Formats: sequence, C-alpha cells, structure tokens
Amino acid sequence: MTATTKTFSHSEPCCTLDLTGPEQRRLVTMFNGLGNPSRFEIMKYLVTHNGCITGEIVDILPQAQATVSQHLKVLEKTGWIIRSTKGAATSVCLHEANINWFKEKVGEVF
Amino acid sequence: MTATTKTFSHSEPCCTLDLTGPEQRRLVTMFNGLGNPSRFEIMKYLVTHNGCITGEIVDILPQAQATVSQHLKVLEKTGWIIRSTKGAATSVCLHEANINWFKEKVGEVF
DNA sequence: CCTTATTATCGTATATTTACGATTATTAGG
DNA sequence: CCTAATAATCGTAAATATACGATAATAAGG
Repeated sequence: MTATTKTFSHSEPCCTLDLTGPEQRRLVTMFNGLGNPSRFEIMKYLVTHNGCITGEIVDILPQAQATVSQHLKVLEKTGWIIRSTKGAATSVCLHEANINWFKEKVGEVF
Repeated sequence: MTATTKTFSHSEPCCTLDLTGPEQRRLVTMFNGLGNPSRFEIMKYLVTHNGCITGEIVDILPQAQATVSQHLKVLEKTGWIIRSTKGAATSVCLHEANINWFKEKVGEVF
C-alpha cells in the first residue's frame, strides 16, 4: 500500500449500501408489501389500533372481506404484521421488530 | 378544558402518522416503485454511479434494454430518479430531494 | 445526408395482482 | 350437537406488471 491519498473522479456515495442476497430481497419484499393503498391504510390503522381484530379492519376498508383477508396475508408474508388467533377472531399486530429493521435499513440506504 | 389528566385504555401510537390524501399516495407510490428487485438494483448501482448513462445500467442488469428502460421509467414516475438528455445518451441521477422526503416520512411513520 | 450510438416506444405474450362471491374451516355459546 | 360469529380459502375474472424482440426517435460525427 502506498502513502498517497486516494482521489475519486465521481461523486462519493452517500452511504455504504452493503445490502446483498437475502437481506436485500427481504427489504425489497417489504417495499412491495406496502406499495398498495389498501395495505398502507391497514398499517396506518394499526398504528392507533394495534392488536385489533380482522373484522374491525374489514369495516374501515371499502373492500370485501375476502380481499382484506388477502391483503392481511400479504402484510404478514412481507413481514409487516403478526396475526394470532383470538377465539374465533384473529388479532392483528404490527411486527415491530421488522418495522424497526426496515426503518433502520432505509435510514442507511441511499 | 378540564384539568384532569387523560388516560387511554389502548396502547399509545408510536407516532402521529398524520399522512393523508396526495402525500399518502405519493409515499405508497414510492414504496411500490422500489418493490421490485431490478429497480432496487438500479438504485443501488446509482449510489456509487450517480449520473451514469442508461447504457451502463443496461450492462449491469441481466435484462433486455427495453425492460431496463421500462424500469427506469417507473423509477422516474415514482420519484426515485431524474433523467436528463446528455447528447444521444441519457444521464440518470438519484432524486435526492424525494429520497430524503421518503426517508423522513418513513422515519416518522409506524 | 448517411451512419453509428443511444435510448425510447410499440406490440405482444405471460405472469402476477387485485377483487369478488361462495364456500369452508374454526371457535364460542347455548 | 346446533347455531352464530369470525375469518380463511377457493375459484375466477379483470387489471396490471414484467419481459422480450422489433422498430422508431434523437443526437453526434464524418
């Protein structure tokens, strides 16, 4: 290694952005999960109604129960929520760990 | 207004999340824009090659030129990049203002 | 002008997403 | 057990996204 100082002719990156493989796919998946108005609305509702049951979410959305159920499935699969059986109903919670991970990564990236 | 202290029986929201209308749609649109592996890869490349020309991006992606062009169009439409004619070529830059706005909103939300 | 380089757009095929009604589990209460 | 309440799944239709090759548009150089 020489003692000369390195110089760059292009603009420096604003961050390292060392995401690869599974981590990168996971991040893209989370982006995709929230890239839908209905699903965003669900997340927004959960901020003030964390742990509510599915039926409550169905009531506040203008779509059929089956459609909302599908959206919830996507939100679960992409890591935004956790669902747990609560008698005959299902309780829906924000997946705080994943959400924090997402926010962290977005903060680092770009 | 009374002097009594308000109490809540449900868990407090972690933030205000006062997004609505156009702002909310814009955020969802940006989520959607990055919710694709190829488009994420382009953004990642731009971090270290900001201002590069389209052909360079075509070269590093495993897809046809037409496909990459479409992805660039989406990234532009959803506010992630800016394109500007550079002779016969097109220079691609990160839309820093929008990116910062996005990061800010994601930081506030959820 | 003609050619080359570069990128966008067109037309199209395939896959995925989104939405719905209908049906099927699952749980709780009587 | 039967019924009601709740939510998931099925089957399917329509819309959107993704990908490609072919073609068109644009700019620069000779």
